[in-house]
Amino acid sequence: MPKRISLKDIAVKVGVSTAAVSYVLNGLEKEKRVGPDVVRRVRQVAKELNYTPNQIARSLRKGTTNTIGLIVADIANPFFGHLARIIEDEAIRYGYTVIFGSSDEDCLKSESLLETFMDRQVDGFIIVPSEGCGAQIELLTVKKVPVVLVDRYIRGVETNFVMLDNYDAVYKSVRHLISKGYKRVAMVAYRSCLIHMEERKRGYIQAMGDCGPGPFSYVGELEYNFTHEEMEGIIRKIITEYQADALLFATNALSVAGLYAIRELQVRIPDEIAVIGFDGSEVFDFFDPPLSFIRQPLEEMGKTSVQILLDQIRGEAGLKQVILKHQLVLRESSG
Amino acid sequence: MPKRISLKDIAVKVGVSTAAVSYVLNGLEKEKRVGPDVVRRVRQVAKELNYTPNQIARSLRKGTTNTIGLIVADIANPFFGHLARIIEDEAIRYGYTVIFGSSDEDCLKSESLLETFMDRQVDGFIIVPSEGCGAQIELLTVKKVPVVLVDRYIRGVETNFVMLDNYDAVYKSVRHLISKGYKRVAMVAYRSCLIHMEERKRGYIQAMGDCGPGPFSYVGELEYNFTHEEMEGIIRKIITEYQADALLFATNALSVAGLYAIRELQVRIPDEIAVIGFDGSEVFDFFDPPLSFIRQPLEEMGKTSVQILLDQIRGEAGLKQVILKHQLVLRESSG
DNA sequence: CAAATTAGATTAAACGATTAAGCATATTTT
DNA sequence: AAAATATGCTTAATCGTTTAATCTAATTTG
Repeated sequence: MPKRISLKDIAVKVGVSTAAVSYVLNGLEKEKRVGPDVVRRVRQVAKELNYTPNQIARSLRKGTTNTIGLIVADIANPFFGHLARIIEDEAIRYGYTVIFGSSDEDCLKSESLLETFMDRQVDGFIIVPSEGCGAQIELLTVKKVPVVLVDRYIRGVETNFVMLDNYDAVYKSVRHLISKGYKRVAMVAYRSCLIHMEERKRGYIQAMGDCGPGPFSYVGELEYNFTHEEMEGIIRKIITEYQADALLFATNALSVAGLYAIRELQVRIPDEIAVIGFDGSEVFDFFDPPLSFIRQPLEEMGKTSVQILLDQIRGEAGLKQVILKHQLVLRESSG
Repeated sequence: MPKRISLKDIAVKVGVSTAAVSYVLNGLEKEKRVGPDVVRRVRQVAKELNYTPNQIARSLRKGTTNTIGLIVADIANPFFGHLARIIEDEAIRYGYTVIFGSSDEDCLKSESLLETFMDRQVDGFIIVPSEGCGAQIELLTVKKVPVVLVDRYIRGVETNFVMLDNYDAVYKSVRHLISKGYKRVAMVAYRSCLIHMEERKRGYIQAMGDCGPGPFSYVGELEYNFTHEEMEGIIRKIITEYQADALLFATNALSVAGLYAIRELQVRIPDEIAVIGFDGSEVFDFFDPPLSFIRQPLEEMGKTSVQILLDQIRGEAGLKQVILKHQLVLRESSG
């Protein structure tokens, strides 16, 4: 295994100290007064030997790794995959590398990932927080580790975050359905106390109260690891028992599973029930009929979270809490 | 910013050298003869101070980082996202962390990622190689850096790899269509010399030759960054000009875009044209009609590639080249 | 011309771990 | 009792950088 070229190799070949080499390669030749001749030769030899610095050594010395830890719920979920991609690109633009992990909405996994990443001295975190991980996040902020939460934040924990106007998004979507003449709008959501989910439910309840023609409202709730049968049970209940004429799903995954159940029950969209989903996907264009959905500005969400994180890493003080606007994309499924 | 606890802190508190502490915490107390009393106190203080080793320092000293570099085409693509997730889980099981990057099938980006990861001293790579990056991969193997290619390999470069039986998968799928009575089967693929794509095309051509009722065959080819218009042009050509009665897509992304075009042209599946896609997705279940597709054993692919990589990292010598079997999942779209 | 400044380098400590080698003291062996 | 071995630790080098502190010789200044 041919050894990597080190600063010392260059120093020896040029006949100077490693300090001089380091100065030159870090562009400090003026400030540190390295002679033009040495500068030239160092540069040349470095290129000849194809030198690139050992980032591990540099990290140890400087105490910074140029690495950010990304924790999402599941990288296989296209929503998070896409978000990860945007974050990756933005991070690379600034010379950062991303190490990632999936928490599965599981507080213990999330903690384990945090510890692993901390031991690897990441410079900061972008986290999609799971339920009950408030203490972990709090601990990070106490340790002054730069953190940005994305997609959701944790009540009572003062952190930077970037998220959607969830309440408003759902409120307006329900209002839209009602304005279209639908009267019994139901919702399917996760049984979760995470802020994004609660805000979505709150938006629904409020809209039904403000604009609904009657006192109807129903939110079917599922666990994160719900089964097809459970979803089918809820859909069946919504349609037959509650006789809903419109339905709003609280996430992408719920939309997918819910539509599957609706299809199995042979209920026609939007004639028998109108549907609006959360989070778009080009794939939804192929549903018959195409699905109306609430679009999140993913690009902005990812870029903003990286920007805020880098600002924090550079030492900026104040909290930054950003709420982004949704966009309601109307297709045939909502009549 | 409260400083991290180091070995030295423990050493000072217990009143011994850092060497002793290191031995204890690495379980070498027997071998290195550390007294039971010191062992006890070191353990206790370590727990008290909540010590975890600085992996950067350890990496520098040991020359290994317990990190693997993962390069996929695009983490936002569910196929790669899912693969990444499997690799992540398997890596974590063995104490490894994953840093990832997306190449966009672009050789230059891929090279830049490789260099970045090399500078970070990853212990090995799992790579979905792009076109024309043979030299890069070759260079890695020359440097004895452990590498496993996945999804595709590079002709002429002797590496470990894990991939699908692409030829066989397409051959059997086409044969299936023909046995169902379809006569003019067409294919849509990428214009790529990458082995997986070529094998898929070869399987198609061969099957049409062996089993086809006539001398017909047509492969429509697109660039990776194809537009909707280009796809529509090809679909239109296949249907009107070549009057195909069945169609096979070579990847997931092509299936999605192709089905979109078919829908826009108001061609009925499978009455006017039968369709088989590549790579499943639960989402395809919702297509009307549900899509038949060639399923890749993603789980096995991810796990195997990690296993092989770790074997290589541990110093195993021989080349490992694994070809996994596909599964043809039949739904309504293929008649 | 002596003193002060500047230019152009070097030295060596530091980051936080690992680990080969060494050094007392105590115990066992011949 | 001398030699050999065991026990329980410490010392110090090392990994590859960065960077504060020095040091020497040349140049400028008064």
